[in-house]
Amino acid sequence: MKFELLATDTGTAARAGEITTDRGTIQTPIFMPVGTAATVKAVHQRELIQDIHAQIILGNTYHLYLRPGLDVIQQAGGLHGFANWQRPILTDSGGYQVYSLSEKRKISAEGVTFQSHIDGSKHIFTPERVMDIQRVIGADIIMAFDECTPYPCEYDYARESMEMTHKWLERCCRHFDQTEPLYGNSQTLFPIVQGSTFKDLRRHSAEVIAAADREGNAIGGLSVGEPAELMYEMTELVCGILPKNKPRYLMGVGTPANILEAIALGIDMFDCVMPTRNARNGMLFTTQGIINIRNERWKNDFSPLDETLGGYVSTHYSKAYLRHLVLSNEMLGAQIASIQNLTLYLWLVRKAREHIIAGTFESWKNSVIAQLMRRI
RNA sequence: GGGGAGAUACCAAAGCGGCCAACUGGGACGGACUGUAAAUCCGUUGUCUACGACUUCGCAGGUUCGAAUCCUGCUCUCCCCA
Repeated sequence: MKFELLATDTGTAARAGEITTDRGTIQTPIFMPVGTAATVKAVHQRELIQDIHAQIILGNTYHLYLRPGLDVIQQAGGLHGFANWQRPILTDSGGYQVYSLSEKRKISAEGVTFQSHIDGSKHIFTPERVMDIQRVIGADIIMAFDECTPYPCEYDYARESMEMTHKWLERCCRHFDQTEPLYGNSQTLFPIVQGSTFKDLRRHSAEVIAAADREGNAIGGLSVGEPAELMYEMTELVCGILPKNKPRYLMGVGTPANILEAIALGIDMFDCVMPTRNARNGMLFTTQGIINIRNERWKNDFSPLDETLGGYVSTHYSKAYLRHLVLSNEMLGAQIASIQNLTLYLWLVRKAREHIIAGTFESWKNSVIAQLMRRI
């Protein structure tokens, strides 16, 4: 993997760059649609490419390991072969499931024992095992095994968890460096900064992660319920420490506003389930603001979903029609809404990039946030 | 013609003397959702001068301290046999 910094903003810490992988280039800042179970829910790949302009998508180690299982994925030639998706993929390590499935797992220094949410069977995830699994999945960028701490979090817990994550990182790096990709394309490992919302922990963690000297770095443990201001504060602090010449990935973020603010702080990569999950639950992100398409006020509104955004779905379908589909629980409703939201998210980072290069990012950001986050 | 069952809020459907303004679904109307256990979850859903009051369980009477629940009549619906 190679990262090239093409432009830096003057008023903010925003940057525009390009990540080159064996499977193609990624223009940053970038939003990566989440495809946990080898699918970006409700969205065809043709739509991801032609309508949404996705450049890289996510997969999830834990979920893919449980189902379909490593044997199937390996027989298929990795996740790219299995899903027949030829652009870059990033896999999360299962560190988020340590947080989200906290009732179904036990943490020890060695690793994490999960009880499958599917059939109750027990599975042990160690840093080494997680590297092996991600070798089998074959993503272009893979993540270190960490614990995503909850919010709020006791200081002592956050410190011990962070130290454990750092030890796990050493083991991840060692094992990663001792193993080879299985399918020819190279893989790169991103370590993850933790430390909850404590400045000293975040500072220390950022230094440790920077010293690991991998090709890119991630910030985890944010957007788990803390106030946005705290999230920005931690992001700013960490970005000040992580090297400038490597991509920075803020995991799990966020709303359009969150993304623009984090870009301003120097983040290059994002992923979030919000555009897809909220789409399935009737929330639409548009260039004019946020819509709850189930609301009665759209009943007779036959205007296009989002004329300004453009694209097939946004101009072809009306609000009243989508409302009908969503209220009727028709599958097409989830498809249309998901495409609309992802198109908006990719439009957002593309615009951000243009403005960074043009030197107009900060004023554009400040003018567009209120409109994008407005409830209509 | 003979015999039987039933009518409850927008719909379906519990309740069978006080714990009932009435279980539970659905629908409707709101809200939540941030490295996906999520096409999920949570509210509200008789009226009002709203931590209290008032009018509701086919219609009209009656019994009772008290009725959606018991009795009488009426109206309507459904099923079975001729």
